[in-house]
Amino acid sequence: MTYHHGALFDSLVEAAGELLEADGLEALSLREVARRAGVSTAAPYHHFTDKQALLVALATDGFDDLEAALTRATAKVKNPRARLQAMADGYLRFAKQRPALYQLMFSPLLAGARGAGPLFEASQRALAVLRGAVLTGKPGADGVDVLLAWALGHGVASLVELGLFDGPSLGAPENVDALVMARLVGLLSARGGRKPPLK
Amino acid sequence: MTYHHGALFDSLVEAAGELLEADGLEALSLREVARRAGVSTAAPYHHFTDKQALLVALATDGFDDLEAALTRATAKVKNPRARLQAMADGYLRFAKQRPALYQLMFSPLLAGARGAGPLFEASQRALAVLRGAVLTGKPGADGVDVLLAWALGHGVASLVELGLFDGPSLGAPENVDALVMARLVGLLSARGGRKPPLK
DNA sequence: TGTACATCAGTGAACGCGCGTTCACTGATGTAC
DNA sequence: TGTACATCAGTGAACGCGCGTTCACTGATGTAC
Repeated sequence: MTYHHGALFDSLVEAAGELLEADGLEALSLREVARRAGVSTAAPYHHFTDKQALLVALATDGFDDLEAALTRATAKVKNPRARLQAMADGYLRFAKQRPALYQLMFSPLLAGARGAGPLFEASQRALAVLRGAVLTGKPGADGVDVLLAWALGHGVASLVELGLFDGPSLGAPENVDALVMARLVGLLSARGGRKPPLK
Repeated sequence: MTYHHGALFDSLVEAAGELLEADGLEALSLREVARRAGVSTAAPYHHFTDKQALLVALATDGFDDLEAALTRATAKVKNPRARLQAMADGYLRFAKQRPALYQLMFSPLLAGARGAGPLFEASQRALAVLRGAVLTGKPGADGVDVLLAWALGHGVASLVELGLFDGPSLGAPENVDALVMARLVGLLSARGGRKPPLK
């Protein structure tokens, strides 16, 4: 171990990511991140102005990862409806694999950093992938459909993580989340161009 | 002010609710709740085993209020589709009027208390109102539709609160949230019984 | 190639803080007789 | 109706804790000449 670490910025973000999934967002402290990175508790301040800046960097990486995951999930899928489905699956898979990171990405703790800067841009890039799949998923789709799909994905991911999709509450089988997303895909796909029948 | 307060339990929950909306969930401390209730910092421990118990009581009240709000919003609406729409409006209105309470109700902080007990029961009662509107909203609706509606409402409420529905991200106008929910109502209503056309 | 020196990224100790919770206590309430 | 006493719901002081952040510092790096 040298006196000068050399790549402490990245090491801190990485350590933070590990602690985040291990102990949860509430328990994440800058001091413990420093400890895990093997560095004094003051060292992070040479790379981040404060704790929130670290969280922002971590969430930014998270959105980059989400973008990559969504891109990967849909890359080879040509059929529009199947691509929508692949996107939905990819989104939920990401949220389930890294629940604490996902929670951070959408945490009120990041208020203020969300409107502009790297975090904003990374989130826009991820959203753009989703938008692409929805808009090309069906002619006639618009921005409202994009937001609907995003909100549903986010809602399902959140409720599943809270355990609110479990249990006999609705007599529903396992993997209800997948059923819900599949139904969305069905609804969106069925709608193409045509107006819904009048009452 | 008497030595014996008399109704400290309720006063504490009320004080907590006020502080919650004023300062946010992160800033809510048991000590400050006691201060606002005009009582020593040790007093709450005669009524709650610990801080989480207070949060649970507060969230339970929140679900009761949500149940009441949803019931009120849909009570006089006979037309199934209009009732769905009224339910969606009522849900979003609740989340917007008391954002911090809504956040608490769906916070990971309550993990462990969600599976059973008063909090569980209150949340089930609120969900039952929503379920009723969805199931009777259209013949052919099932539990998956219920969860879909709930998840979408929750997702929209969450993203709106985070400011993620603002801005020119999608070139969408104001009140995008209402547009999204209206589209859901249209999609659900259009679906009744019939299967979506095959690809 | 060697040396002086500015710059940078670490250290370790300390600051003040507010928190959740516990403790021994005391004043008020209400019940038994 | 009056009194003894158990119970209950408060008080105030203190505990230990980990946190975010700052400070003066020092060792390492790299550049100018």
